[in-house]
Amino acid sequence: MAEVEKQNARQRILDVSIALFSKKGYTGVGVREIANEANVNLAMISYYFNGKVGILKEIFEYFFDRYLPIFDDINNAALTPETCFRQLVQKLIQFIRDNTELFLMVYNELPLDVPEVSEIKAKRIGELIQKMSGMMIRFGIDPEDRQLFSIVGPSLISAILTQFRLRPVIQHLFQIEPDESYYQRYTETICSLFLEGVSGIKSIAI
Amino acid sequence: MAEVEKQNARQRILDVSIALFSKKGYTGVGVREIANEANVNLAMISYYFNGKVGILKEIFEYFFDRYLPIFDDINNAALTPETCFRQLVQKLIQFIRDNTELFLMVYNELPLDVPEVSEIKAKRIGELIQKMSGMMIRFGIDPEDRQLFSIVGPSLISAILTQFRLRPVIQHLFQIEPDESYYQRYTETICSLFLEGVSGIKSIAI
Amino acid sequence: MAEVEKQNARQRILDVSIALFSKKGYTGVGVREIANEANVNLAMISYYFNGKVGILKEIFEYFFDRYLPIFDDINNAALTPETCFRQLVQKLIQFIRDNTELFLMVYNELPLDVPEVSEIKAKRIGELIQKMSGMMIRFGIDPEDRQLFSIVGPSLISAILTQFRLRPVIQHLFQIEPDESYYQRYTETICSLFLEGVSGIKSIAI
Amino acid sequence: MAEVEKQNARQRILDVSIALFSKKGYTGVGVREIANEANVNLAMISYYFNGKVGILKEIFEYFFDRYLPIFDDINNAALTPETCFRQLVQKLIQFIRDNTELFLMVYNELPLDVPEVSEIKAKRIGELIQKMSGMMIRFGIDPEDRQLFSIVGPSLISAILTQFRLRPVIQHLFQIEPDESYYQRYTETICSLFLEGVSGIKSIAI
DNA sequence: AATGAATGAGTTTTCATTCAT
DNA sequence: AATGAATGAAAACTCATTCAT
Repeated sequence: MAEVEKQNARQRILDVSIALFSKKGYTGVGVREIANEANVNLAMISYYFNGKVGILKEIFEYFFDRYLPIFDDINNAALTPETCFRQLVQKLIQFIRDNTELFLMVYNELPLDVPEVSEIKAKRIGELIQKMSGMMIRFGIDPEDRQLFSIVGPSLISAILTQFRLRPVIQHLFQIEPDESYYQRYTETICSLFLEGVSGIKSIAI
Repeated sequence: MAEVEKQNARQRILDVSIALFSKKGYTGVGVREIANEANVNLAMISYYFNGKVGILKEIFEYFFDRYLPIFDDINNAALTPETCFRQLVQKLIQFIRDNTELFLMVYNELPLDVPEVSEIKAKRIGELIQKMSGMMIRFGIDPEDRQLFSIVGPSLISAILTQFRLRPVIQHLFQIEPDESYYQRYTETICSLFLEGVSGIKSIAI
Repeated sequence: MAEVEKQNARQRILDVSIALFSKKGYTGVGVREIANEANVNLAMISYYFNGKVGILKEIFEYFFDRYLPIFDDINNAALTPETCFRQLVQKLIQFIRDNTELFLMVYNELPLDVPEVSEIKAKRIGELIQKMSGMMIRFGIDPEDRQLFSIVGPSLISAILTQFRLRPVIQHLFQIEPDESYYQRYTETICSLFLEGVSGIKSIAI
Repeated sequence: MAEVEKQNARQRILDVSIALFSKKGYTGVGVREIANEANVNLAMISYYFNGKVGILKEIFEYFFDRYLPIFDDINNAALTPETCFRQLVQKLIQFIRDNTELFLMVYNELPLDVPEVSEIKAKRIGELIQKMSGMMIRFGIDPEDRQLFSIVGPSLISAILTQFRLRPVIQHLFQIEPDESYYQRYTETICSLFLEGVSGIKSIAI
């Protein structure tokens, strides 16, 4: 009845699920909890998604549908590899900022065994690797060097993500409150780290 | 009755739990499953651990008891920072190789909300940060620069871990079978990446 | 939209229900399943039949409306009892062939407890017995000999029906594919069995 | 606690299930109902039988384990076929009297589609047919005459069973109260019907 | 130390039905 | 006539835990 409530029920279930899954994990959340939080009748979950696992499937698809396009136009030949890289990092951070819970949830569920979604995961990660190989080449990394290939990309992602993953801990321990300038410097730090190594990073006492 | 079965039941429960938790997550595993796999009567779990969450607590303590000491003697002033760093990476990789499932499990459960263990997590992570600050300083990173501090360390860990986390996917997609030489090169790659950036990495077509 | 689809929805619901009930039993079929198979909106079932049990009622009435008349003119005094009997068996087999699923379904649901239809069942079975008593008398069976009366009639029906009831099993085990000549011989066999006993049956190796 | 309650819980579940299934059909009975009637905790059903369908499986096995042996020693060469037949009918009626609900239930569920038990059904019915072929031969029925073979046996069973199947209806309509002498005459009637046909039956006005 | 049985609250899923449009 | 959404109750099943032995 409240205005924010009145997106359709289906979407509310998805939103609530993402939030809860990211905090407690897929198996740690019950459908009752989802239905309550989403102000939706319990049976609607089966009605719309054919059960709890249907929500997970849909979230995965939804995620990759929005995530993969980020890697589509990162190989602008007119720009230096460094510039391309910086643009990519910027886009990634922006995407994660806009979809923090979604991203965390997918990242956390990715290695877990839920048979019904393993096919989706395999297919989409294959696509992702395909898209990344172009940029790798520009950095002189041979995609056939599979070990190297499988280190740099995932490392970048998880390096960026770590900050969001540990947000509660970090905020509590360091009293950091992220604002726009925080993320600007964050982007620079990540770029420096990957382009020049730790020694390239400029420390700024806050 | 079989010889290998006859480590004590308590340890078998822990081992099986670590394996299962790492694959399905803590909430995704039931005590019955654990008892079956460990060839132990169901009631023994409560008997030894006071319930399921007791296993989790014990695993966390067990993990940090072995993990934190790695960071104890990494500040040998007689060595260059680079050498220290390389030694640390080597130790970390060795530890993860020796305790892959344990490490993955802890890493995955870390950001999830299980109230009964949140205190343990907070305390132990505090200890970890304490230990890391020394090495940071030697690299010219001001521990008071909290953002930077909170990026580099976790990034390193997750960069290393990514390879293990995505093991099933990576093995399937790249047909990599890790052996001793694989991990040697793996160590070098990670070190180069963090010390000199992507451009420092030497590609080797396999 | 397809031509065969365009009998009215009401009839489609009935047809589909008979087919499903005969395979899974009344309680084993859900209204959703019926609605899907009949290409009808779920709510139409309540609209037309006042709920699931309404379908069952209607099917029972529909069945007896067509089944009972078979027994109306089986007492032609100009014919021998044997001829009358043979004619009856022929008619019954024909009816069952034409309405196999309907007959099986009713036969199976008959002894089951569905309170809402028990009245219908009692009333109609009473009518049936009434109609059968005439033929019995002609065979020298006293309708007052209630035990005998209650054996012969039902035995005949179930003897005939068994073949249809076990159709899947029989077809699988004996590789019998029923055609017109099959049913002709089938009729003769049943008649011989009831008129002369097992010894009267002429075996034909196939 | 009561004396009759104190057979073990497992058996009580089976007994209650048979009684309920025979009245309402397998799909018409809920596990809650079973648990209540058997004075057993709901979870015990999964504990002992792995779910509702496990009860059905066990009942089928239990039934055939006791039913099939009836057909083991019906081919005593020292006796006439008629005597053999009479003995068989007697045994069958006795078995059905002793296990009325069990028999009715199995008979009713036999043609219904419950995928989890279809294999059991096929296997056991195969065994039954095997056992019956001996007796058939003695009556001059060629087991290769598959149509005939598939009529006489099942007809006999269902002819006998009909009386039990329609017990409630028959009792209500005919005021028959079955006692020992009733079943004696019942046996004779069935035998006469199958050995000599309707005309061989001696009517007795009651 | 170990077991099998039992418990009760919890899980997900399905049910037949109803409603506003 | 017809629809898609919604409902609440009940379905089957699983959960972690406990207890008497």
